[in-house]
Amino acid sequence: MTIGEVAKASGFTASAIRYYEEVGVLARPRRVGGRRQYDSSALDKLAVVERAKACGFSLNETRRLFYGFREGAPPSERWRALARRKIAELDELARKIAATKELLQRPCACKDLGECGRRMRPV
Amino acid sequence: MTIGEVAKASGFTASAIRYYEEVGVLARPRRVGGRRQYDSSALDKLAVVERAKACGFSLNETRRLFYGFREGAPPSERWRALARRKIAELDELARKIAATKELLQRPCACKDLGECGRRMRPV
DNA sequence: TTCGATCTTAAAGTCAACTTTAAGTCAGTA
DNA sequence: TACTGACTTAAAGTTGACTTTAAGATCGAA
Repeated sequence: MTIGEVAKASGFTASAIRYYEEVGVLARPRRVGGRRQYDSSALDKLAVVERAKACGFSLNETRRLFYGFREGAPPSERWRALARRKIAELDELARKIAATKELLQRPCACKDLGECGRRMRPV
Repeated sequence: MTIGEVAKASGFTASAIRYYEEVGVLARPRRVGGRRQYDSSALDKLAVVERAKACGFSLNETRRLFYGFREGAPPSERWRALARRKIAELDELARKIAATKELLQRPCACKDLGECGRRMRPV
């Protein structure tokens, strides 16, 4: 597939895909007449990138995700460590989200935001 | 309190606090000899800012949060609309976090990340 | 009254994650 | 063969959220 086809199928722009290659998140694909040629596994990788992005992984973290898989036996130590750390972060984020949702949902009787702030303090 | 004291107590840097004032997230406090003087309600507001930030609100959204409170009877229509929209976003994010946590926790047997990508696709 | 810590503003710099632009190349069609 | 559309690279531009720097002003203590 050309980069344009991958772009269309994945939802990423061609320039974003080139950028991911540049920063090492995606491997450099083979070239035909100077042009990138992808196979369908590129779409799988981009699905991982998309998911990681949606969960707040930075591109650096996403790259480490790929490296972890590449270098060791799956799942490698590095991958497990990254996953462990990230799971803790995700838990913390989920907790904050739940608490904030709570606050947003309550038909709040605070007379100003300061009062809400005081309620928020210990979360 | 001086900006330095507020910084220390809130955990934000003085320059971040000045920046929040500049972009309209925090109100301009009174000045004494040209210097900012805050009362403790600044800490409440900063607690809201901190929480909003932790939940992925942009500064623009955070400012709308304050505006919603300021302009209407609490909770105003604008506030409710913002809250409704944000709650939906938070739900979606929480769902993705849970699904990804699932995947990260499973002692994954994929032979490469592409396989994980294929599993991730329909989430 | 002099010193050092803390503050002031305005402007420039930084970082991530891209996008846009410029100038040119290549592939398929008329 | 000429054209069009999709591609190439390198470099510069953008956005959000700040931080850093520069050049002072002010406060409290000695």
